[in-house]
Amino acid sequence: MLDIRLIRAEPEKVRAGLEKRGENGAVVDELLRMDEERRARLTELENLKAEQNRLGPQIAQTKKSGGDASALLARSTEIKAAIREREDGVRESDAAQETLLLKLPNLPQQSVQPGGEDAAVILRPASYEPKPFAFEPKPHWDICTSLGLVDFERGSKISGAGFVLYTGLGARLERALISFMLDLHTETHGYTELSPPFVLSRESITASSHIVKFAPEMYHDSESDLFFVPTAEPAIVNVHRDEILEPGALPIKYVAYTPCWRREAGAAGRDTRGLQRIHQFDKVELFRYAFPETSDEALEEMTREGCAVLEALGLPYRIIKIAAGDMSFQGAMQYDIETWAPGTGKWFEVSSASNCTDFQARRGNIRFRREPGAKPEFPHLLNASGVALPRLLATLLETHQQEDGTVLVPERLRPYLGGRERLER
RNA sequence: GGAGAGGUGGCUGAGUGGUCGAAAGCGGCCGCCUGCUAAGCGGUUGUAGGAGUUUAAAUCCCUACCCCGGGUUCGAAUCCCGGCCUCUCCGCCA
Repeated sequence: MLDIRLIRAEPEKVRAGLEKRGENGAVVDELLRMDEERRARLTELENLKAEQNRLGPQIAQTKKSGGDASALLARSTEIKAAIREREDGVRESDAAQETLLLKLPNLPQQSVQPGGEDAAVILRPASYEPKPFAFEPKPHWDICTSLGLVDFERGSKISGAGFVLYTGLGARLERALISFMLDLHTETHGYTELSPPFVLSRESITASSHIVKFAPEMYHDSESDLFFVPTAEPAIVNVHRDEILEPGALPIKYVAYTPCWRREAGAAGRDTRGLQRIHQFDKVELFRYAFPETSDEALEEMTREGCAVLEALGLPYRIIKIAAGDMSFQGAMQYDIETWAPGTGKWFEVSSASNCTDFQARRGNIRFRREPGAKPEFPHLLNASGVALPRLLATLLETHQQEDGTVLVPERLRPYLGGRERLER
């Protein structure tokens, strides 16, 4: 959520930021107008309350000393009615403003280029160029089937299209990758591991602002009004909701594995072959609560930490700097990491790293103190996949497949697969 | 799922209709004292919104907040209703 005071103080800056994302900047004027009216109403109401508060002790004293309080009581009754009336007005103003503010995405940072998907900038590290194959590499769905790693048909039988059943070594490979990544991030990158609930309350999903744009994507249990996590991010945002973090607490680094459920409402039929886009997938998520002044660095680090997974597994990747109009709702700056799937012949997005600045912190009322007694400030919240699994598993199989149909296991992963050097039937 | 108890400031914990933003203690901060990893003494100590002042900040002023939301009342931490959460017992269960 954007700060109404920022909008008040620097409307042009906000307007420019929104327009950079391709949003209509005119909302700024509407907000300013609404805000002015809201404050006028609020002041009027508060003045009435002040008078009523002054009347209270007078009435008590008059009554105690046996005097006639009827005039005071009459006035107080009058004020009571006036307060009731104006309270509705203020409530209305508050709600209208909040509704509008909730719909506004975060402002892009200075360094983010304007434009949409076409304006993405590709940063390609030379040492991780895709390697040529001496034979025709197979797509992962063929490898999965021939090695018995994934049973696509039975997955659909159990839960419908877009759900998969990992079997045997496939299930173990999934588990191995999760463990490997969690260990890497906790032991090498200094993250604290969390295992949060996989369903979230409406309150939580609102604080993380996923409710706004993500709602149609989320599976939802209407009986208990709980949402299946679409990513661990909203769960971790809410860990410190409504808290003031004490001096020394920052930076906080959390890593969590969760399954992720997405209806993929708008994307049915697109890139659905194999493991590219499924309704339930596993993901290891990196998350940081950072000092505002160092959050840019933190984003760079987190992106590198995502890449470290791919490097350790010998997978080619590239980093995409996302343009303003293509960023996630809460992001102010975003990198995507893509890894090459030689069999499918495509780059797969396996990570998205965002600096959400103070956008989520404000919404979730998460603050920190620099020094004991210092004024609370909003930390910057960042998230990065580290990384998403089914696509990782897919590119791993496609990249390390051999001409004989087996798949070579990267050395770093072998301890997690009982020492296996090779996946074979 | 059934029965009971309870949710007060960073923590412990008093407070059952007005003088309560809330006693007391602990902790924190500031100062004094003291030569010893301490104790003592004094003071201070929440958050948010708004108005106004100001170059700006601080101070000052108003409002709100004693789990959340309604209600009763001239007036609610205190009474009533609903919700959420915690604890205990029973039931059920991985």
